[in-house]
Amino acid sequence: MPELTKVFEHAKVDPKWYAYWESVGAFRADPASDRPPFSMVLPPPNVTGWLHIGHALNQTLPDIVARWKRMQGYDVLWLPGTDHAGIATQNVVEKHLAAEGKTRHDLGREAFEARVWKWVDQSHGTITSQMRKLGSSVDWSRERFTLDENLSRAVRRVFVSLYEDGLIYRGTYLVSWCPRCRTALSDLEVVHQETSGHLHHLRYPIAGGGGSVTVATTRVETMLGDTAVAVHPDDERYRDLVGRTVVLPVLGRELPVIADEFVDPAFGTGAVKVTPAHDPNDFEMGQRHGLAQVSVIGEDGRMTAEAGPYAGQDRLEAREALAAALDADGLLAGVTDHVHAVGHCQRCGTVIEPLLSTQWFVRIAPLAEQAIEAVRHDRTTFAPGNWTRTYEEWMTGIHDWCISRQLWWGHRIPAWHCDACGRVTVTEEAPSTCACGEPVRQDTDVLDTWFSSGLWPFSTMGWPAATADLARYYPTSLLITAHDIIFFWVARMMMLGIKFAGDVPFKQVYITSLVRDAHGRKMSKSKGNVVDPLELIGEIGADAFRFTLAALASPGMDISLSEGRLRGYRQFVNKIWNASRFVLMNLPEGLETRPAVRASGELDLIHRWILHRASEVGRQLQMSLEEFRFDVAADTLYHFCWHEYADWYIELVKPRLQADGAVRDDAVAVLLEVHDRILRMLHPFMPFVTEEIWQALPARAAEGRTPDGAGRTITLAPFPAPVDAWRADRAVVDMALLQEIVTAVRTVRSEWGVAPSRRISAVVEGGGPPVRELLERCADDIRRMAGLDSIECAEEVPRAPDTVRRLVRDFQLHVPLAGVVDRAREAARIERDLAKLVRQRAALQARLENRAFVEKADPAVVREARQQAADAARQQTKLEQILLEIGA
RNA sequence: AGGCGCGUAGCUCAGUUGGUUAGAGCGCCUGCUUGACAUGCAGGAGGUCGGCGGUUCAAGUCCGCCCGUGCCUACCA
Repeated sequence: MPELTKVFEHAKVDPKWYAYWESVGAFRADPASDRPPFSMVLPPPNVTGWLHIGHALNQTLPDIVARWKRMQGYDVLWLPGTDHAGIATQNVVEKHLAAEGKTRHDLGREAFEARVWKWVDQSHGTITSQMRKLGSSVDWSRERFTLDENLSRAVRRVFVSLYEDGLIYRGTYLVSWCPRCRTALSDLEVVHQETSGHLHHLRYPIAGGGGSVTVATTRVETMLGDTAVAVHPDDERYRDLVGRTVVLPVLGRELPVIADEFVDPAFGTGAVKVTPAHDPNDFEMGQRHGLAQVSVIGEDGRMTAEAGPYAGQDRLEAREALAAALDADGLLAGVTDHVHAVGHCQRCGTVIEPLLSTQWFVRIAPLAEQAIEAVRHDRTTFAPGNWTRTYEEWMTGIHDWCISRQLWWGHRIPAWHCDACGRVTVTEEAPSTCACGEPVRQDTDVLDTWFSSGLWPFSTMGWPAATADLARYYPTSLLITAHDIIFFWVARMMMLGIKFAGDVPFKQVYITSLVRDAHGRKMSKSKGNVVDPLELIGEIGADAFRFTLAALASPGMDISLSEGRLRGYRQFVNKIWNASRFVLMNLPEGLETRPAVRASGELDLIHRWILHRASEVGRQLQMSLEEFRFDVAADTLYHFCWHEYADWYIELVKPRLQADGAVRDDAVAVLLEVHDRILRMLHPFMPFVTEEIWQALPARAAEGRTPDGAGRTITLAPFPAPVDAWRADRAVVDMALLQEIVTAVRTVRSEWGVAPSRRISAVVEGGGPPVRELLERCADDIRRMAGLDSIECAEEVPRAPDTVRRLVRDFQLHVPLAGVVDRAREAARIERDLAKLVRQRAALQARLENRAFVEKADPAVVREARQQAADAARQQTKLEQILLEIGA
């Protein structure tokens, strides 16, 4: 047996086992297997750097499931990979360039792409190494990257197919534009923030004299692009104005006054300036009324030539300047404070500008319809269930999806333009010429990253080819991901999976919470409260880190990474380690095979009890994991391992291990059996420490064979199922009594400050045959646990003044403590117990005297209350008797 | 403006279909070099379950309102 340190050294142990698992192919899925399949895809992390704590959660939870299912005998595919993350990665690399004083334009597209690839290599290396440290049991042989050749082919196939179905179109519409990234964005990539701004009230003179109309705007600079003023058709105030024109200040353009139901007469002045090229509502109004679209802000966020004297100015500078100029001309009727939601670029934070732009779009409604239906018919279910509604609501009100990005990093759009005839050719492979015979050039745009991520569950399995993996593992069994990407990712996978892979991408979706810091604040680099998972793993080990995440992962509750919990679970791992050391140190020499356990009925109470409990815990674990109650599962294990197995069973088994013959054989057999089960139950949560110990334990040859048959691993050992033959309800009852007696003695010792070295004795008075029998059988155990010289039973114990008496259920425990007992203090103690009992009894009495309770409550509940009232009455009598006999 | 959460011990969180005396970890107090573990052992203190009202024999749990707090969705100039 190797020398075992007192403290578990995760840094030495963990890497060894991960390398071993990989080398024996423990995580490899096998489409040829006759075991049932269970499949998941890993939400591919962005190659923008390294994994953060949220990723750690979203790997730990599925890893627990993957390891659990694998141990249950499933052929598990957990497919890993990374996402090229178009805009995010491009931004990261651009930042690096900026630090060198360069822009991507200085490099040119090709050199820039090469530079990004270099970064991707590095980031990918970091991420995969983090995953190994975390213990993620993914099938590395199937690792994918969204820009892989086959995944890119899938992207082209899907694009062409949607185009041919009329579900992708190109057109000039108002899109959300980031002037810093210089690209269009989808609605989802625009983050709205409440901002306090100003509402400027502007006077537009009525053409031909007769006063002015006042309109209000938060974006004064857009007035230069106004092409109308609108009022509500029923608005009496402006009835005469409709059809006339007003004069746009600064530029002098005449604008028609139109009537449109969109206008809210109650808001502002009831008259609204219309800027079709810079506002989504105005755009639509423009369409309805055939208004001109005048773009006054360009792609760089500066005013265009259409802005006249303001051309070339930054949009925000122009806003100030224009407001001042209008004010000087007496055309600013007033400025009021106004809080509104301003869109910002999700990736760089720049204020989004709605711009008129030619882009590619996905006509989303027909796809969404199918995706909604699938969830309505439970082909895919969400857990926790309330996310179903979030999904449906978003899906129902969905807008077309702008998928083209003016970036250099991503899947190039498979469309070729002909300058000669203007034709656009959309095909998977580059055409040599246009149909008209002239040369073509490929569209310079790339696709939204989520377009390729949306194909992830099937593109990674080889689609569009009909592979064995697709046939076996698609649809996947489960997806675990955080709620912040339900729309971005889950929804898109649903739509595209149904459309192209012929079925929903996953049968179940478990939505996790977000991880916050110890005080519930969102982690962010600017706040400086981001926690690097590697740092934590370095401190407490992957096992403790994972266990903490699992224990804190209560559904619907964001996770606060509390130091106390982290430390507590590190200590738990150490507890397991030391319990294991104990087991290993107490095994007979040369024991290589785990011996069989005799029939439970033939064993001592403690063995029967722990076998029963171990079986029950397996059952509870099973139920918790099936409901994704990782927290409950972790709690169950923690309590069982520490407060039942270690605190009681191990303590009780110690003397038996020093004995001979059958006593020792039973002790060894049961201890090993239970310890082995504990390791296997813990393994999905703490893979490393459990493997380390399991490998050192005597084994059964058939368990945990590696695929090549040469070695063993707990990763492939069977997950403990409940054992009916171990059921021992009576042992549970007896053990509870034993524990109560022991605790009562310990409490007395503590209350009276009896030194641990001082041996004392105890006598039980009353209690009847069952108690007497238990005491006889377990006298040694009780003595040992309570630090007693002797424990005896008697019908009647002579009263002695220096004896402390405690009520345990309905019998009395007498503990003679010569020289320490103070009668007054003891009497006070009994009085406290008595008072409490009287309160309880009164409450029970009151309930039972309530006729409504007796008549309406469940008879079992009434019976129980009666029983309790009777017990309380008996106990009260006895306590009163004790008090009387103390006579203090 | 809608939607979804959350509010339980000093801190971070559990609490199953309503049913005795509301649990855990950390922290705190007392005592312990008990040969697996001081990252330990034993004992203990600490909660009017955010507030008000309702349903019920019975409410931390169900319903309504309010307060506080977080998130998501949304084209109000």
